[in-house]
Amino acid sequence: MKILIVDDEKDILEFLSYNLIKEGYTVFQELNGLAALKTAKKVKPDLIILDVMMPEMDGIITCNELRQLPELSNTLILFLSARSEEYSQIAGFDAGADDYVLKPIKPKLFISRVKALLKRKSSTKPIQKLEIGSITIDKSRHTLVKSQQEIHLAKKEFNLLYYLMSVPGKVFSRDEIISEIWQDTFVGDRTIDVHVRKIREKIGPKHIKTIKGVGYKFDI
Amino acid sequence: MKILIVDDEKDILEFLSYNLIKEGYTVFQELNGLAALKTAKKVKPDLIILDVMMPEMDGIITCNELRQLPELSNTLILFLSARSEEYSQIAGFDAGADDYVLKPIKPKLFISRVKALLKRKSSTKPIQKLEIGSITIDKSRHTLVKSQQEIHLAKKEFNLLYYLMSVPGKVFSRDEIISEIWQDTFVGDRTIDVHVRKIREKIGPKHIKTIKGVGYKFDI
DNA sequence: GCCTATGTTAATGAATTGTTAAGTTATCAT
DNA sequence: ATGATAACTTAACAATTCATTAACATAGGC
Repeated sequence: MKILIVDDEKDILEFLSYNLIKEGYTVFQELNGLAALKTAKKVKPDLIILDVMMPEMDGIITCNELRQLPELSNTLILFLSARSEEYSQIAGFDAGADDYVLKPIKPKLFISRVKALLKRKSSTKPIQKLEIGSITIDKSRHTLVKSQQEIHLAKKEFNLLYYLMSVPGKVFSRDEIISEIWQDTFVGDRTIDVHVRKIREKIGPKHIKTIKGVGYKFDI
Repeated sequence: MKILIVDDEKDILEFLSYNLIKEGYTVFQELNGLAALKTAKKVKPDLIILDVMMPEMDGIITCNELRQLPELSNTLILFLSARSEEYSQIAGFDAGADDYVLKPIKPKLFISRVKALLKRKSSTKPIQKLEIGSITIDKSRHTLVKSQQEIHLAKKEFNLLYYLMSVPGKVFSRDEIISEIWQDTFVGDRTIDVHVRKIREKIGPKHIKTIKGVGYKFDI
């Protein structure tokens, strides 16, 4: 479990890190929102702990930015704030926070909150890993493994294959696929085919089957 | 209708079983999540009733695991929880629950909830899979299996056969067939015959019978 | 045996999907 | 910022599969 802590006060960074590392978490630190964004993109932490009060880019703005990143859809955000900053309670949850801890921080309470958050995450979010035949696809890691070989898929390719694999054997119509992968942006007729072609190129031609006039399906 | 009840308290198992059996359901019982998974795989129940609070593998985790099993995609899940466990309301639906009942359980209310759930299931999910004799046809997968052998049918052939198989033994007139498969596009006299011929070529000649002057029917 | 309904076959062309390359946009490291 | 690289989309064209038709053959009821 990876945790990123963002606070402009080094003391607090150290204090929290010490307690979290003791619990076995992998901890990353950043002193400001901008650096936090970069690091978050890179390491994809399970939890980000954000101080509300920071110079320049405060916690709430940072949180908003973080929530824009699709690769962090699985990441929890916990706010730290001084007891006085009342309004941030509301603003924080508005910005997409998952929990809230008030300073001064009591280590035991804090750790139990973190644990509860992460536990809730692992139990409420479905396991995003599908193993079908020799192929394993893992959404949280964005990896595709076929017979011990890791294969790189671009984002659209990955999402498309994951969608088809989510119900192996089921035929997905082109309309279903478009509304899932492209939501409401309109794309040309051949776009799906091109992506399918690229996936077939990478995982072999026999897994994605075309049912003419009906759609595509994933089979072992 | 098969129902699997999972609760670590034997009293509740007995109590619920008694009431459900009285209504004519076939009931299976398990005392913990792991056993429930096994049983669910085996019996493929229509409904699983899960207690949220259970030692080791709680209802929510069990639910998550159950939702990974493709063979249970058609199974409903109903949670039981004590009134106090507030957060599970949210977590439960997140995990893929279909309904929620609070303890203490009132038999009449409970039975009516179960009935409503199962009714909703049978009315909203049309059965897309027909098994007749050695032949299985599955609309969502667009597959036809005859004695373990998958046979490819083109769209029109598939729709025609599916239509005939929807009521085995019933004779469908040519008019009925045309209005079902071709809606309001007009086609020539021999079109149906050609499709029937192709289907017979693929599944053997004896399943689709011609009733001269009346129509066609599917028989084992 | 005749007449009509149905079966068979192969050819046509329409519809759908596959392929490729090129243009555009996004992303990343320097 | 800048250029390099990868990702995404599009459009034109090729290939494939399907559906339909028409012409002729066969069968069943009267």
